[in-house]
Amino acid sequence: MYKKLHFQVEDSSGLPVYRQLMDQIRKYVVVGILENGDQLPSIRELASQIAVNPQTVVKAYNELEHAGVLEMRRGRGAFLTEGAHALVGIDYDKHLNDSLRSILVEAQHAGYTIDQIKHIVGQVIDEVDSDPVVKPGPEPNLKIIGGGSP
Amino acid sequence: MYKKLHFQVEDSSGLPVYRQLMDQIRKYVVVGILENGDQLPSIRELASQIAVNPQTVVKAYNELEHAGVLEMRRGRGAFLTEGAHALVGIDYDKHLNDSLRSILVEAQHAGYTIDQIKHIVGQVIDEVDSDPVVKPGPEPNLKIIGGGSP
DNA sequence: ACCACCGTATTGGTGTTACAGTACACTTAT
DNA sequence: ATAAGTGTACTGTAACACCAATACGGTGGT
Repeated sequence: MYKKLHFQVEDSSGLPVYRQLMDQIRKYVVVGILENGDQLPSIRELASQIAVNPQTVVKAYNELEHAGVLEMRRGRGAFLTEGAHALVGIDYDKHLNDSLRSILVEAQHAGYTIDQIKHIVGQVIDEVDSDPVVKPGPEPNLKIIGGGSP
Repeated sequence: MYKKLHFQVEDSSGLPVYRQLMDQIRKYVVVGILENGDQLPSIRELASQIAVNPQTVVKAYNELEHAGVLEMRRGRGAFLTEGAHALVGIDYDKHLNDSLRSILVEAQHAGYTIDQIKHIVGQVIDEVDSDPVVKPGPEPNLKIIGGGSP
């Protein structure tokens, strides 16, 4: 049996459904909910769960397979590859750096000095540090979530 | 004359071009680079700068006009409405905090420790500090167009 | 052997996005 | 009046995203 996962597709994000699925699967890998060798929901199962066409799930799975994250076995199901965690982890390092730089450059353009930015970042880090609870955050401005433990 | 702006369109983002344009224009408003009443690049001008079809810019402008951000005047150009900043003008401090927290919480979930996060953030800040110019980013398929600072 | 479940593949249709090209109407400077 | 620049408005083409329906072939439990 595969692990029970919660998938959600937002229509307002502008991103194609199959992309959102890929992102969420990568996120489950980076967070550690999905581990190497784990079985994923079947195409039909996942499609019916999130109420999309099976072909949409097929597309997401195929892209992840092409990226080396998944392995599809006819008649058996879809499974994470052994190297999935390491693979997605590399992407996540890159993603984290890109996201941070993007936001900080924007802040710089908005008129913040480096010292002000450092101060704000320090505040947020302390906030995150002291609050281990999941904070969804108001904004879905993350496009790719992947990653692994360093 | 309209203000020289820096627009960039990323093919790999998955977001439609007209959406990316809307986002960037809104960002320029929120950041204060575009102010109420300012004239925007003409449709043809912007389209040729970022090498997309004029209709794509038309769509972005039309959506922003429908949202009350822009005003299109035939024969004259496109201008920010007087209430544009109030409309789009969310509190930037809040926006910055939310974006940062969203990313850092993700990183924490991904297995990074607070010390590791601090280290990475420090690196990125130093990078941003030493590089006043916007970095194209890691992906080779981005088009950077637009006037620099005068 | 059977059957339920799995991935795989095909066909056809709809709506969105983006392109190319053309034409029209309006404003402003000359 | 003319020309150059502006928004506006069509046509047609193409690719993509998604859906619906159907069928084929492999796997594993009973």
